[in-house]
Amino acid sequence: MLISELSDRSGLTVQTIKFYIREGLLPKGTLAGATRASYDRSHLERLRLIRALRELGDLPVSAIQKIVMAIEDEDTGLHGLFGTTQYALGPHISPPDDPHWRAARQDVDALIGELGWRVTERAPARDLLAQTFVALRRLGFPITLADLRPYVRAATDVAEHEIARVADGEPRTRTVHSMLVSTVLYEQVLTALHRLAQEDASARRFDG
Amino acid sequence: MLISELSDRSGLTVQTIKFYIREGLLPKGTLAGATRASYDRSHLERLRLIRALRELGDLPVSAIQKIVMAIEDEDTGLHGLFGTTQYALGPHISPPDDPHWRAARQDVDALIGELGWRVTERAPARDLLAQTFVALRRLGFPITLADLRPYVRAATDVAEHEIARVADGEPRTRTVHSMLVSTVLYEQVLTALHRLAQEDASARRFDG
DNA sequence: TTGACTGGATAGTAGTTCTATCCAACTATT
DNA sequence: AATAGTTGGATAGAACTACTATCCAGTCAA
Repeated sequence: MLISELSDRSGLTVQTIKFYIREGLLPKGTLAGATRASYDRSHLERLRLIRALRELGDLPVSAIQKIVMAIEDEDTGLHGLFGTTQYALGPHISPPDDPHWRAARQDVDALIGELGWRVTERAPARDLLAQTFVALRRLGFPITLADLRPYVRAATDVAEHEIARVADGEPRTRTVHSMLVSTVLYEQVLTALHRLAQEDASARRFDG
Repeated sequence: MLISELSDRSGLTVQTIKFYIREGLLPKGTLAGATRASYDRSHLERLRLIRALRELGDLPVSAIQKIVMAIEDEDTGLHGLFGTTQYALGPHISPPDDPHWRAARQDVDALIGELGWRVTERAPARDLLAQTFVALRRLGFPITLADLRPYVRAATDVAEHEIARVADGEPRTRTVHSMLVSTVLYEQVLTALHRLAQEDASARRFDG
């Protein structure tokens, strides 16, 4: 497959594909002469993955590049890839050295401890949660443990499904894609359904 | 309160505050002389809201401006504000005129119909969900209705809590903030807990 | 042989969110 | 009254991201 065909089939311009190759998101095609290279199905699949991560996961190119590196490193296990993806999802802000923030972060750590969850110290989702605590408090809507209960339950429930769904014992590429899909794409599924359910609840309550 | 004090108390630079005023996110202070204006608590609270929407909701300035307009329009009811916020959350992509996409969108519409949810036709979350369906199918992981069930359950459950939590019968500003908090900030709470629960499930399954 | 296409390189664009500077007018301090 | 600092208001520019456009000589297909 020539680059123009790859372009047609993926719906991306030739320049964009070249850009992704330059940035290390897509491997070069196999050179067949000085001005000819051939691409195969794996390139097309990679492009589809890239677009899914970009458009739906809203991941920056630099984050996708790190994920791709983990994909291509055969030594990275599924849980390692998971960590890379989590880190890529962010947040990418460095929490300020603020007492409010530190307190919130401790609340988060305590919660995770109580739940017995195996989550690394550096997981950015810890900071994300702590940040929401700080913002909620600052806005005068402090969050309580009781508020969190339904969220914990919902999160646990769907996460269990997702990890169970990851296909195992298949070719590595497929397993790895399965993992990425379960984390990045199903997060969007949950978000979308959450918003839709909110709209319904809001309509029932406020839109007589 | 002078702008410099507002700057100190909010942690934002004077320039940034001026920028938000220019963009219509923050009302001007009351002029007390040609080179003096005074700001009050409401400005500080608005700035906190802006930062929460920017940093946690990741909303662009232009979207926040639309939300602010809805906040300041006394005629906008809570459900109207909800719609504005939903639209601000995106996605902001125009779906392509593609048969796969149209089929996915019909699946989404059918699902919402079956659930009996009151959701407008233009709700961007419909497109967001349809987009994930397309991406999942393209990547070779088609989604089934059975896959969706736990998500619907989880989404309904937490959405119910959120809308129930919106404080009513308080000053309009407070009610309105309550609504925004419930939709934008609690979405992040759910996302963060979802990621943490996934990491735990992944650790248990893949990290012996 | 001619004309389109290629890989590879470089430069430029468009959008977003600030950030920096400048100005005359004004206030507070000495 | 002199002066040092701040203000609102305006404009310009920086930094970053994700492309997009152009150019080039080499090469392939008709």
